[in-house]
Amino acid sequence: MIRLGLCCKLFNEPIKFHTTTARYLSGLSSAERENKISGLCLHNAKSLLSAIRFCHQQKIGSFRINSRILPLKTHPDFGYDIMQIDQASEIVGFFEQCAVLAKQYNIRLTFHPDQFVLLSSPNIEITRKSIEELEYQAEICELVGADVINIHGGGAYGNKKSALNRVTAVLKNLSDSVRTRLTFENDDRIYCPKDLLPFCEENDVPFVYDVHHHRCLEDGLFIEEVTDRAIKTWDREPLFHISSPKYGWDNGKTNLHHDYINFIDFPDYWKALNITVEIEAKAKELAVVKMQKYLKQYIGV
DNA sequence: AGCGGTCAAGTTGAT
DNA sequence: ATCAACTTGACCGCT
Repeated sequence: MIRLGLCCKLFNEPIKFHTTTARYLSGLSSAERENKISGLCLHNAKSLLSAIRFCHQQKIGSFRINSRILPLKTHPDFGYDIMQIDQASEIVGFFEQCAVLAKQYNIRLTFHPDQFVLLSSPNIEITRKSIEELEYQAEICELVGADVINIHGGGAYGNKKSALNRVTAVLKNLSDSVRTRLTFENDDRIYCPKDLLPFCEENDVPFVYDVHHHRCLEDGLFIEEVTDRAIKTWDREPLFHISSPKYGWDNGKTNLHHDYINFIDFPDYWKALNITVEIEAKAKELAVVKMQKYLKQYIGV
């Protein structure tokens, strides 16, 4: 059984997540600021509940939560504690409803921190801020029952091996809440499966296999081989990613994502597995539904 | 309602 | 030197 995942937002459905900027907040009074943030967080918590209901209706088995669900939560000037917000109890209440519904409907929830969150940097300040961001996302994971916080290897800094050694050292300092959810994904420019699989195997961290990135950054390993080894790094349902190139495979920029998934890009080898596959496509739920229909010929998705 | 300028953050490679 | 790309363009303020 394959569980397909929707990423962050919806294309056609009137379910929106709102955000703001530090620049805008800087022009507000302290009271206005708190009011603005509180309203956004409450709206986003409600939207997440709506998104979970929508996924259930559409038989979509997984939803990735946008990192900005609590806007500017870890910003150095405008960051805040969720419990200090005006409508904290309401917001937390909605998150707890999300947890109940997601469990009842068997919808897996995940996070994917953005490119600024990396544990390989030689700059300890960057590492510190990254950990802070991971802790924030883990806090919401606890509330809503999400089980994955997935990041990339980050930069190479001239030596991928020593960069990954820095990550290994950082792993020991993470809270259980982060450590039990943290996963690493191969990217399309620096860290291929051949780099990350040994790291994940040695450090007991699940490996998120993005087959599109693997096709953009080949390393000599076959899809079947990487798939098997990736699955072994998981103590729960493995998580994979798929997307298709916007302009095809022979037209320059293969890393740009298409509106939909080209069916031939979905590995045959995956079709008999019990895995979650997050659909990274611009048309969002439309792409997930389309893929569902395609896979139904093979298996009961 | 529509549009242009703007937005916290790191790193890399293309131009 | 600048910029786009990355998991996601959205938001504000002006016309």
